[in-house]
Amino acid sequence: MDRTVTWQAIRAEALRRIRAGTWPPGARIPDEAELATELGCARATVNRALRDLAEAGLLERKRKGGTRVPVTPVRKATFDIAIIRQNVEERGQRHGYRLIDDAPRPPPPEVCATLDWPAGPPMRHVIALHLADDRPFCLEDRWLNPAVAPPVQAEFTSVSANEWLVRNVPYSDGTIGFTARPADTQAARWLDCAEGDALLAIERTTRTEAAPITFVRLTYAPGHRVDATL
Amino acid sequence: MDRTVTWQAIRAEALRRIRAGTWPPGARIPDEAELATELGCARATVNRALRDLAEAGLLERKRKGGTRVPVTPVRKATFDIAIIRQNVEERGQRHGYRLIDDAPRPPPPEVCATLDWPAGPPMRHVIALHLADDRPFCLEDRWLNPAVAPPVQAEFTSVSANEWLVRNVPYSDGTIGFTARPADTQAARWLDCAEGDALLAIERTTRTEAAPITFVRLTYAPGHRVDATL
DNA sequence: AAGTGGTCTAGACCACAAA
DNA sequence: TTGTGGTCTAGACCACTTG
Repeated sequence: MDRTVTWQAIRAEALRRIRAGTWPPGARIPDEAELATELGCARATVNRALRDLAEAGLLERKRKGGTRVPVTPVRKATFDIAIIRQNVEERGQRHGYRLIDDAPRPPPPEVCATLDWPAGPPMRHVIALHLADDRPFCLEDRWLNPAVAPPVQAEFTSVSANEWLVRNVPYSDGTIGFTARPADTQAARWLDCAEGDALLAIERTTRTEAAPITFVRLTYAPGHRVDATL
Repeated sequence: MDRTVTWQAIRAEALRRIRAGTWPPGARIPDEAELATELGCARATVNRALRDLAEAGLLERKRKGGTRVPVTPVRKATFDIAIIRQNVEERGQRHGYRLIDDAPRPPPPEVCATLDWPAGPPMRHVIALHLADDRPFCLEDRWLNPAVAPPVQAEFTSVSANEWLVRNVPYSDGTIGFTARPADTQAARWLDCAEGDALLAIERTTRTEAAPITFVRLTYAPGHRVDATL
């Protein structure tokens, strides 16, 4: 009376063989049908397990080419993108928020280029500070398509643009990247550090098919760390 | 003559309904069996589609509780972790490598704590520079368990510790995090920048079940950007 | 031309969590 | 207790790629 074999068990066994060198780097491993027979389960179960390992970068699969252990694996790491208030509260701190500036301005060239926004017309430029237990946490510097978030509907005085967008224009596509930047005058002032201090910044671009939504740079207070999982 | 309905098509349709507000934030969506009937496919196909959206953070699923559109979705972003040489070559540049230092030293307390390494015995401390088209790209500052990579077997003079580990101790577990740091004297010297310049750093811890393998800080030259995808 | 992974189906049973 | 997602199975056909 065999217990059912789960795909997680198959994945664990495959991972064990990879780590043990039973399936060395560069080698082709048995095909799904063969493994299914050997391990006593359906091919679909093997497929699920190997597909999962392939998504993590631990295997490479190609039709007809079979499944191989990559010589130089490219692992995937993931991190969560929540609203800032959630980030703060997850740390067990109280989230505070303060709107610093909100005005229409023509965006700088690099923002225009990133968002496919013409050089002339203004966007809505919003600057706000997020606090954790009354200490500066993160400076939000955002350029918004005014058609998406008109000032009348979205004030950003008590709810941040970050949160307003997630609730009202959710599930859009975009890009995200990490950089380190020296604190400029404004960042130094609001994040309570010296000009030139090394700050971690996350830049996001968000858009729908038709139109750009927003470009935002989140500059974190000194020492901030963003963790990812493998 | 119905064409077969693919799980990608189901996912696209579900995403459309989420974005269109057909399934508004907070709402519970029809169960799998119902959707399968409505969309003309097997329940397994619906399951695959909705599971995929749930992994991306666009749906929340619970047994008996059904599937819901989260009010404040926590999206997942992923980025690739390749060896540094690959990173450089992907940018169309030539990778260069230079070993700066390699000596046994007792690690500083924070490294001991991260790796569960006792305070007394030395680890192998390796410092190396990676170049892109002969310009500084990234400084590798690494603490290694000497039992895992003994100097006799792994010289690191022409192959970086980064690459040696991926090839010889692959597929291990660990943590990874981003920070911004001011350039110290050493970083400034090798990365060709001024002391105090803001530099992006990636810190990784790697271990097997039994023993720590390595702690490494990769400090990138000024302006470096790490991109992730949603 | 043929081998291998990708996926769909229909049915079944199970595990978890809500009522 | 019961509804819902999680998963397994056996069989089938298809799509991509390599030989």
